Amino acid sequence: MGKLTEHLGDIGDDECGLPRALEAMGERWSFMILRAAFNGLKHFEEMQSSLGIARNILANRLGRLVESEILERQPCPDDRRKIEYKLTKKGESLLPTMIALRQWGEKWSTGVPSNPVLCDRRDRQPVQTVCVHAHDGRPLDWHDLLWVDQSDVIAEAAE
Amino acid sequence: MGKLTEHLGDIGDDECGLPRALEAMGERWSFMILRAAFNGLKHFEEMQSSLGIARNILANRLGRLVESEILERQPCPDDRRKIEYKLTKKGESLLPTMIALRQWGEKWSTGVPSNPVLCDRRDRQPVQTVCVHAHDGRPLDWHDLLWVDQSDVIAEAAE
DNA sequence: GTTTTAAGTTGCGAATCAATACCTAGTTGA
DNA sequence: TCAACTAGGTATTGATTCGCAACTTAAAAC
Repeated sequence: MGKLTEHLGDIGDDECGLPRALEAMGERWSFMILRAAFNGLKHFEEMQSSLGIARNILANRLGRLVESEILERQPCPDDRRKIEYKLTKKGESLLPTMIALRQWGEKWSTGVPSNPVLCDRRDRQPVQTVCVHAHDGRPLDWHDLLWVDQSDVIAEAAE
Repeated sequence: MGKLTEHLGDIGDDECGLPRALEAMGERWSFMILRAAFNGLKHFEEMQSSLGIARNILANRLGRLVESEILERQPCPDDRRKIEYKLTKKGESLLPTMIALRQWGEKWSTGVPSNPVLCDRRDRQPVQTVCVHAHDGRPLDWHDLLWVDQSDVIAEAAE
């Protein structure tokens, strides 16, 4: 049997995806710009006035988000002054992170139960609180987690 | 019937939990320090040497995380030089956000399939990729989402 | 009672952020 | 057609923040 990491303590920190994610999304305003994109804002001026961010900073962040392939930059054919920034698949796949962060902010902020509510378009019922699920669907908590070496996962799956 | 927000475009931005979340967690190093806490690191020197962060920055961030009630600061009774920083419930509830961000970073980073793997302690099987679920458990995507006014949610639930 | 350790604080130069003025190509309207 | 305006930036400058290194203070350890 291979090496097992029994406690969360000694995770392989350099192979952790978090630093990489933060390289792309960790600067100030990046998440707010992402939210704007999820909310359907596509243009520089739209985002600038909606977020109240300085123009140079917005230009810088949009550049970095494009560089990271989170947004795609395409000139509008109908008005060649305009640029459309749209989410790539990579950008769209930040949705769970963003919703989780939002839900956390809502849950722990004072008072009001937050309106409007994020719902499933199909039946207009509120979505679940984002959480970590086991492969069989059980919701998991910090204390339920464990780091296991790749080889051991494969071994156990085969057994 | 009350007001319905048909598209994601015009969300009530000020009541959005994201800015609040970012106020607590948006600064450089905050997520890395949180990860360290999830990984079982409890002391200043531990975190400093593990993260390679400057001491004054670490002191500042720990202070802010304590102020935000994400970490709790308690002097160790056995060694009165030492301070223990531990996750509060509020801090622990950032787990889904952190895992989601990590998984995103892993998924979109070049090459290696990431080792070790985060697993359920019970059966040592890898956890699912964090995603947004409908109330009935279906996984949802950006295009499946809709903002609905509180009053309409209640109305429809009753029907 | 000297040395080490833990958890900071201080001072200072470098990098980043933010406000605002400016620029350029493209569009509109009289 | 040409003057005014718009979209999406860049340039300049001052305010913040970061990050390194040295220092401090209180409590162990030897």
